[in-house]
Amino acid sequence: MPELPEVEVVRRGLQPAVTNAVVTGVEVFDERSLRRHAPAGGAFAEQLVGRRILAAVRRGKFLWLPLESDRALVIHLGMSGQVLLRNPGAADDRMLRIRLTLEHPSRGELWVNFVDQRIFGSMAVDTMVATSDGLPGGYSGMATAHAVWQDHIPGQVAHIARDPIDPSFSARAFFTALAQKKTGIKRALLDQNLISGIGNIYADEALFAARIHYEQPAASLSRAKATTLLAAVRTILHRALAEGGTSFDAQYVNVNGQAGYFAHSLEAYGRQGHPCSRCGTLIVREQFMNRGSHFCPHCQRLTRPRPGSEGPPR
DNA sequence: GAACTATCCTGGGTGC
DNA sequence: TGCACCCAGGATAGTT
Repeated sequence: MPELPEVEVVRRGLQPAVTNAVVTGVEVFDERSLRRHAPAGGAFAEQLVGRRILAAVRRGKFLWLPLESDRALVIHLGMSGQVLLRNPGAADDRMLRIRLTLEHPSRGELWVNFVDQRIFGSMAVDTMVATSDGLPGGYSGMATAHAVWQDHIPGQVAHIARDPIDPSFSARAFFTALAQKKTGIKRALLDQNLISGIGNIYADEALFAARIHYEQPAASLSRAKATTLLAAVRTILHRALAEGGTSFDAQYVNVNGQAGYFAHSLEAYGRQGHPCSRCGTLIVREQFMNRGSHFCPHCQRLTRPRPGSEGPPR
């Protein structure tokens, strides 16, 4: 399931291939993959053909390609989306939903195939808006030359919080928001308006690393515990990124169709019935938010705040 | 307004 | 072998 590390791997693969390339063709094989495209802004293909792509940018699980206009091609992989680079004439990938044909100044013609089994992902062309804080809209890997697109963000992504490996991410703002959440900590981690890029897998892994029960009320965490959790989130995301992301099956691959290796490093997710690496207690899987939650019932205990100790982290 | 739930969607796995 | 059913989960609209 593509979460932040998997999307970043895709972004890194796309960047050299699409930057400065011009879109010369668009083929939509399944209109459902345009669910997030607002037709009022114009037909999908019409807004792309003839436009030059300026970069590949990511915030959380959203990826976008700023165009030489006031718009961007927004890509969300959903659960099973893949962006694959192919040579023109290559056999169609299974579940191919959309194909872009690009002309790159040095690489020549190239196909960008959007493949999606479950059609939870999408492509859309959206208008760019200025970021509310004036800071870069997302991570592009380009720290130097300032361009207009850098402090802009697609309108449909503007409500998404910054992700924890974004240099502009504010830990203080995150702790403050957490302290006001009456919900469980895992639900808070999955709330993309609070902190982005974390999905079910990395939420379980971070909570395991920080020894926090998934239903622990977010507001009950001390500042020290919240700091530990944020550090665990960052460590796990960086490790997953270094290992090319998490692949269980063919549902996640990079732009060249290669799988990541982080699935071998998982300590909690998908390990129900296996012993905890710390204490040997069997990892448990419980139903949570229409999905699974994996944890060690010994290391990750639900604790009640002591009288007088509850309240926002200080 | 916040918290929570249902819905979208389909290939693969399992059981009969 | 073939069929029916269940499972996975990100984003968001709808409900409480």
